[in-house]
Amino acid sequence: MNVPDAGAAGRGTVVAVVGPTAAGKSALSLALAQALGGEVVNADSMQLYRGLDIGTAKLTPAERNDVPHHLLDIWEVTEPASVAEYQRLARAAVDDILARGRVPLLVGGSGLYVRAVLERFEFPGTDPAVRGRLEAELAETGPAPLYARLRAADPVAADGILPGNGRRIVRALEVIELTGAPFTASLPEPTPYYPSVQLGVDLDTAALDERIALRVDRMWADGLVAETRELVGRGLPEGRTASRALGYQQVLRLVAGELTEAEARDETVRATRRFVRRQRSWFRRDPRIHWLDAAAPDLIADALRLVPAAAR
RNA sequence: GGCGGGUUGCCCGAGCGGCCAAUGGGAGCGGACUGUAAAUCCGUCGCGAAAGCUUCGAAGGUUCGAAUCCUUCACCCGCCA
Repeated sequence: MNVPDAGAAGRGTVVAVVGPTAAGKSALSLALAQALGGEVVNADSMQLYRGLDIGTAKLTPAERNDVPHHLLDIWEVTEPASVAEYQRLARAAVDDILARGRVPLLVGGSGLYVRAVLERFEFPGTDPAVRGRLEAELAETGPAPLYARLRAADPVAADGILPGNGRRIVRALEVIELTGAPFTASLPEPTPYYPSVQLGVDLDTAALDERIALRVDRMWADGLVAETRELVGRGLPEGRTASRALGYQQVLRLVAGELTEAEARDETVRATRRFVRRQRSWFRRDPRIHWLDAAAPDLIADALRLVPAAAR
């Protein structure tokens, strides 16, 4: 059941802090929360999971400095993630913060999740049976026959999806079957749901690469392997989404004997860098994001200057 | 000291006379992205805008033509001494 999106008028302003991983979103968000009387709403798909702590660089309760954080630890590692579910929860959290006269800070590097909150963005439903059937078929035959069917049923959607992308083809066919309506395969023109400012935090690539390497080393030193082993007992390997989290994915292979410890660590660094590129390519194309250099000495002041009076 | 195997583009690794600037994978770089999004997928990837130029350990040679055949040298790996 979708609540129809109303326009942004009349709602309070959301301050979003986005950007690639390890660039410094968390640190900036704490400073902003303290300066503005804000509360953080997590927009990181993996920090949503209970128990994924070290590998997601989740702030510990102590590190949160009394700034309230919402939507951390809401799912078990065995549960598959759902953007639609996240959208409902995040908007409820934002509305609640606004109702209390505080400033919502939407913080995270999951681009689709951020947009799902900030913009009018309606997700057609899903049905496990239909989905399961299509996925089984995909595993059986590969994407080509499914793609052919999509092209016949909805040529416009087919044009927007590459023939090899089984995941998106399945979803498109699912939506068509469920709703009888065409699938929108491209992102709509952004229409705000909340008035917002988006602050993009980034760092020069060489510096960011170095931070990633250091961060991964620290995760290892802090016990990522032990944390993962413990999560294995709670079903992490069966978790569709959580088992793919960077770091955990690699340690799982270490535990399975497929990688050595050194390989797992190196692979985590590499995979994280690749992830950074995908994050940048997502965020880069949104011209409304105000980019800030995480290394700038006046980062916080620069950020605050961009926050509209309505949110202060 | 003798015999055998090897040396290919950033890395791994195919090719074994022409169709080879050289299959494939990884890394790197760029891109897409509406319910798994830290996912999934696509492009590019010797130099050059192009004509073209320079590559397959090194140097010679055979051939119309070589990464592919021959010779010598260098280094690595096995077995026998």
